[in-house]
Amino acid sequence: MYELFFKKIAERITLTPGQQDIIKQYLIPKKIRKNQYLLQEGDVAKHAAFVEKGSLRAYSVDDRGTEHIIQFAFEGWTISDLYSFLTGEPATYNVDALEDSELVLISKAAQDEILKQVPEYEIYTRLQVTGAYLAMQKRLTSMLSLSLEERYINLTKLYPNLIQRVPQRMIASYMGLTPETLSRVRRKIKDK
Amino acid sequence: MYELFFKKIAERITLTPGQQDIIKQYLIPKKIRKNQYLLQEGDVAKHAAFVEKGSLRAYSVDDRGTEHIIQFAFEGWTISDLYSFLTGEPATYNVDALEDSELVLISKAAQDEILKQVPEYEIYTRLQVTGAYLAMQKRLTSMLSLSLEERYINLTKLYPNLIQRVPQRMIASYMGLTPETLSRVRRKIKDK
DNA sequence: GCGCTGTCTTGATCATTGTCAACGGTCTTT
DNA sequence: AAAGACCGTTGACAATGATCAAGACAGCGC
Repeated sequence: MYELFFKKIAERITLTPGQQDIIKQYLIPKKIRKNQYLLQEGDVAKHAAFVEKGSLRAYSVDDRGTEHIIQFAFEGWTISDLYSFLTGEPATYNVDALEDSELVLISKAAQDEILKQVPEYEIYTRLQVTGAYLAMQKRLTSMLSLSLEERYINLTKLYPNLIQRVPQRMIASYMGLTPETLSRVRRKIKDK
Repeated sequence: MYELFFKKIAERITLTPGQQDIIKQYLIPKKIRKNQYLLQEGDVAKHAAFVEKGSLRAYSVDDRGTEHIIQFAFEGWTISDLYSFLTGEPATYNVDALEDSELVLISKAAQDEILKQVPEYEIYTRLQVTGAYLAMQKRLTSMLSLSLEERYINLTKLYPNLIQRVPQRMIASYMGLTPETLSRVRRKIKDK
């Protein structure tokens, strides 16, 4: 249990077995079926979810009912409405499962306790957030400076099995396009 | 000296005078004139820069020579090419001053030392990066879900004096638009 | 096995945004 | 004060992406 969770931590910092046990006390395992919600807009995000297996997405819905995917999460990633999680405000994003998934949940109180008791976890968290920041900055830069074709090709290179595991219309949503436009972008790439 | 720098820290954590002195040892004050570069693409980002006074921008330049602003930094913000700063790889962004500015520079080695010697600074850094992450996520969400008019209005509400201090064409660049399109967006808002 | 549902594709058309060019205004330099 | 450079605005037109509609196909439940 929690193999991947601790493996990801070990990639960045070293924990003693005792520290691992402290952390384990606070973790909650959870299985979630495809299409089930982990979080709905308007509710408070009680947990951050680490993905042991499967995949999820966070998305918002605009006035016209269109979904906009702000994040995917696969094995080894963490997903939530971070702002809601940290502040206790109602969430502005929805989070649901793209596949049957196994999660490790951490509540805000648990996170605070772990941070207090395990100083190395503070470092881990900082590095993790920094990594997420850099990844999003890259995504934003590519939105500002690249053509649709370049953006799609980069995305498939960055996450090679994204295309196998996620419906195309969701990739379109993640890129800020309609499904039709993404289909044409793909066609154009193929024709070359 | 360093007033704002320590004021921003004090907003999140408490440092003893002794800890402040440790940190001060590692800080480098620097003045920079309008339009001067702090960092050029291809160079390694030796420092992160905290803005005591003035303003800067980070931007990339695409194949066609068009600039894309990834970040503005005003008083109390920090700016650099974070990836380059952390890894020592060549920077992909340029950073220059929009106004005559006063900065506090921190080298990577200095940052590591401070993190080692002042545990509270670790917390501060985590919180700061988290805040930057959330702000960028909001920017990305607004790019995905809002109309240009909504995005511009939100931006002016979020940073009320951005418009006074930054040329309009740079705001256009920050939004991913041509100056002409932003001009028309403003006109449309005004006509209502 | 059959029908249903959802997904992807394609075509036609529309709306939005980019491009190119011109003009007026302001600030800077001389 | 004049000249030049830069900026924001506007107009005409082109390119890009969205919308609407239809059809092919696969997967799923009955």
